[in-house]
Amino acid sequence: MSATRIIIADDHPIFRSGLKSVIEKDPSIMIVAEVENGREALEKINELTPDVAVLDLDMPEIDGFGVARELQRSNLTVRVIILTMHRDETHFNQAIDLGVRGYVLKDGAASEIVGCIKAVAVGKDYFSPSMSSYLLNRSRHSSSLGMRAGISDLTPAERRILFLLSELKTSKEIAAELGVSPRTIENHRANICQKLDLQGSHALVKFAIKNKSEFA
Amino acid sequence: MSATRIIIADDHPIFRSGLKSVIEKDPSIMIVAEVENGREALEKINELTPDVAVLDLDMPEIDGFGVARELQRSNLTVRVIILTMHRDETHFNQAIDLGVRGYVLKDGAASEIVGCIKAVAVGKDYFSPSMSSYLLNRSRHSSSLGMRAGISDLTPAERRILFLLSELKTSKEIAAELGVSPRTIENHRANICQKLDLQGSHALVKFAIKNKSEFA
DNA sequence: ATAAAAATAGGCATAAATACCCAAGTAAAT
DNA sequence: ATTTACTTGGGTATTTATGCCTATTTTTAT
Repeated sequence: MSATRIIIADDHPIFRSGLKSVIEKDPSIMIVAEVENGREALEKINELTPDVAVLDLDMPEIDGFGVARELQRSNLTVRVIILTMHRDETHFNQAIDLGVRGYVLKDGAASEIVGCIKAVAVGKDYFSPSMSSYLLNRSRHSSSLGMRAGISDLTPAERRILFLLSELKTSKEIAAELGVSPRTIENHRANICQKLDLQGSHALVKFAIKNKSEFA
Repeated sequence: MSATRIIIADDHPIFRSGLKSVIEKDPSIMIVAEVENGREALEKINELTPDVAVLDLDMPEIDGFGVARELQRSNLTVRVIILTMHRDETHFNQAIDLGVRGYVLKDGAASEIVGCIKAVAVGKDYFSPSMSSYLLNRSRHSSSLGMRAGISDLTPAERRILFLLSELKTSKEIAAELGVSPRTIENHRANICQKLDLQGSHALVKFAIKNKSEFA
């Protein structure tokens, strides 16, 4: 059996060379290209049709999600692995929704990414152990009756306000920035609180700060 | 001239092996140890007395700052380089205050860390270009007459309250936790606001969140 | 075309944070 | 011993955020 042909996309040169040296120890995997942004990744994938693409999420020009989205639309058969620092549920869920076959945390053992590539190459899925609990949440999410809302249930305006709140702006400031009445902002805040089941003093600001990374 | 002897401390295996492969290309540098937490770093530095220590900031057990602090207290001559993702002024300033000789961002070019090690080895300082603007701020800071008060001017009680505020607790909650009257907390807050020249809605909470890392 | 969802705005109440003021007891410094 | 700094507590007022309503306009979907 011939080696698995993969492409690596990550904008950190040092990390990339670490990844390379770790992967190259395994003779069953062959790195056919190494790029530092999403645009180059798409170009090389089109040109070289690798079996697997290992993508960072935070990349210039087009991020890992953007690449995965493009690949999903195309009729290419490349399997996508996300290799990232983001351990939060939102990023993970978004990745799954984009059809990725692997999700590995950057701070994991070196052997983990190699194991993931091998698994994905033979058609299996592979997710970092610390992410597996989110898989449970996903299935429960759609099946349970309680179905408490999440950030994804917010409207665009609500999300914009949540973002501005995470920057510690007041309703008045946000209203001025968006050119609407402060009362509008306050109503949006109230609606968000209801949707997210938040209550208590400054609960929304607290939420905005804690979950900043999920909508920034 | 003999090679520069260095130790590397970083908890990300893949990144560490990238760093290793990049550095090993330069024959004038020799990696004498490679560890994955601060405690091990201190042990190995004591044992092997390397010329330079390349430290990540986010590490288990003892972080990079903790290691730098210990080294500053000791009579060891090892020169410290911080290699981190944190590009904010607070982390940078804290590093400088701990006497580090180099501060390099992880997302920089691979050659940057090598250049930094070489510079520091011969007694020079080396800071990532994007950090250099903060150096200007520092010198202006200490020379200006205005000399507005900082966190260091706060009393123990005030600092404790600031810390609890950064965890988004209300005055009432803090009062309950410390077993005093809510009015006491409110007065402390007012005093802190005056000392730090803070004004406006929830200014103190905003400050507490933004500067959390400085007193956490 | 009609129904549903989203964005807009207001009234009214309570809780919390800021912004001033003042004072008493304690601890540390000299 | 006396000043100084710190901690503690209170009074009062304003601004901001939450909680719970109603209501109009605009956009979206079917």
